[in-house]
Amino acid sequence: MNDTENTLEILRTRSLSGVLEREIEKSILSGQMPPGERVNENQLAARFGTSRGPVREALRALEGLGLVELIPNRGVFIRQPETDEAIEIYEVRSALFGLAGRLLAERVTDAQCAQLNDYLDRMEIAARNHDFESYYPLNLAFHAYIIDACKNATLASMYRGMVKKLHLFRARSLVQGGGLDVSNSEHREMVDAIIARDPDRAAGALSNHVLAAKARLLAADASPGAKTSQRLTG
Amino acid sequence: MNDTENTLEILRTRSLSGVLEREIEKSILSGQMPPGERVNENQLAARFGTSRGPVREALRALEGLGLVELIPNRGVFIRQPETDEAIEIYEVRSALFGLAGRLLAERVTDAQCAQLNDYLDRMEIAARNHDFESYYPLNLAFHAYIIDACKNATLASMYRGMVKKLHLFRARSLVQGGGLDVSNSEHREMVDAIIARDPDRAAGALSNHVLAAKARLLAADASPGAKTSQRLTG
DNA sequence: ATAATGTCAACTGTTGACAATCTGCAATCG
DNA sequence: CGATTGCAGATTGTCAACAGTTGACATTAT
Repeated sequence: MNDTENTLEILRTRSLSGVLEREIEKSILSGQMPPGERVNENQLAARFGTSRGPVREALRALEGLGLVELIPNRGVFIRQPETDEAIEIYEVRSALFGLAGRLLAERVTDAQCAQLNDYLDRMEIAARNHDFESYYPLNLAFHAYIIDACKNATLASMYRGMVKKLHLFRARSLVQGGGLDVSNSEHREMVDAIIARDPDRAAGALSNHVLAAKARLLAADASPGAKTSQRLTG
Repeated sequence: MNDTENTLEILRTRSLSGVLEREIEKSILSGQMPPGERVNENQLAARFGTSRGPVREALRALEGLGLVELIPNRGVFIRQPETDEAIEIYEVRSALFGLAGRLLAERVTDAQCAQLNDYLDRMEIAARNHDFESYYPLNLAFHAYIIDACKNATLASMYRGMVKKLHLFRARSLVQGGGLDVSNSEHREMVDAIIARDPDRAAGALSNHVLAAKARLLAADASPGAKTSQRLTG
């Protein structure tokens, strides 16, 4: 990379606190900074080779995203949602995903329908082969595609924020999935409703998909210790 | 107030940036700092008698709430949502208010039903008398009561955030209301559905109430200049 | 031995100063 | 005369240092 490119790169990523915000978020979501743990401003500043000012600004922004909690004179802590909050989030997420289904059913193109069917086919193959490693990223991409395709940036932003928060849920391992077959039959109904351009049916199908995940959470939370090693399929 | 109380008060409200965040938010929502305007960090710091550090942290937090926009090396600007974004917000708000109706219909107490009816009665009286000054705060309280009563803090927080953002919409004056009678007949249907403990019907009624406001926005936006002096009744 | 008190190191909260960047205006050139 | 360039003031970005608070440990008294 020559010097001009380098300069442009630096200018484009200007605002140290913005970069720090993304980096710290990555550390949190990757589990490198586990929920409940205290964040040390000096350590972070040293790690990124900056002073504490930008670090504090980044942490302030992350507080707004609900990823960390700021306790005055005590410090910043990685948030660790309780079951109550996780249930709240699932309820809201259900309503928002339902809205996504409604919007998409109203404006979906044939090309998008083909893409949805493609995802579905590939997930069904992975499910038949019990190939979790393939299924998991496909499932994420499938949901992300739906959220993006309905062209409501506000909705997409909120939805992603909630997914991030759920990553911090201490018992997220308990929530993980009711099996690939169950999940995929729900996906099939979702796509069918969207392709049928039936907004009400699509809203119901997508909303119920998330409510099913909430129900699994409630069931798992009532009997903790069970099923902790399943993979997320919802 | 004596000195001891004063000191305790100061300690309780610790964290200058937190106080600044609330104060600046008030200034923005009150219209004292109009949308589109640039925010001067030095001015704010001088106005509150602090240095720029806490001001910057507060502004970072407000960016997360979507009330201001941060442009690197240019400054902070009060956000001014375009019509597109306002429509997006109405769609999401509709889904969330619908969820509130569903949740409330599932868990509403008799006392809460009485309270809802009370709001309704008082709003009907104000509507009959064309008493906008009384109707407006009642309407706000009525909606806030519903959001609080369904006991989902995540939902309430997001809903309030969206209402704040809509306050910054440049054409919010255009959105204002389809008349007190229309609004109140919608309110009547909402309360009836909740009292009937019918979650689906309540979800539909509350969702439609917001969608009606969105429709009024679309209609007004298509013919700007009309009806700019009506009061918000949605 | 236990509880209360005093002390200290680590950390957060805040500040003022310095460096980099942008904006507006004036001078200059085609 | 209009467009461009260069300068000056203002403003943002960053830093390092200072002040205040917290939590843990040691000390002391009962």
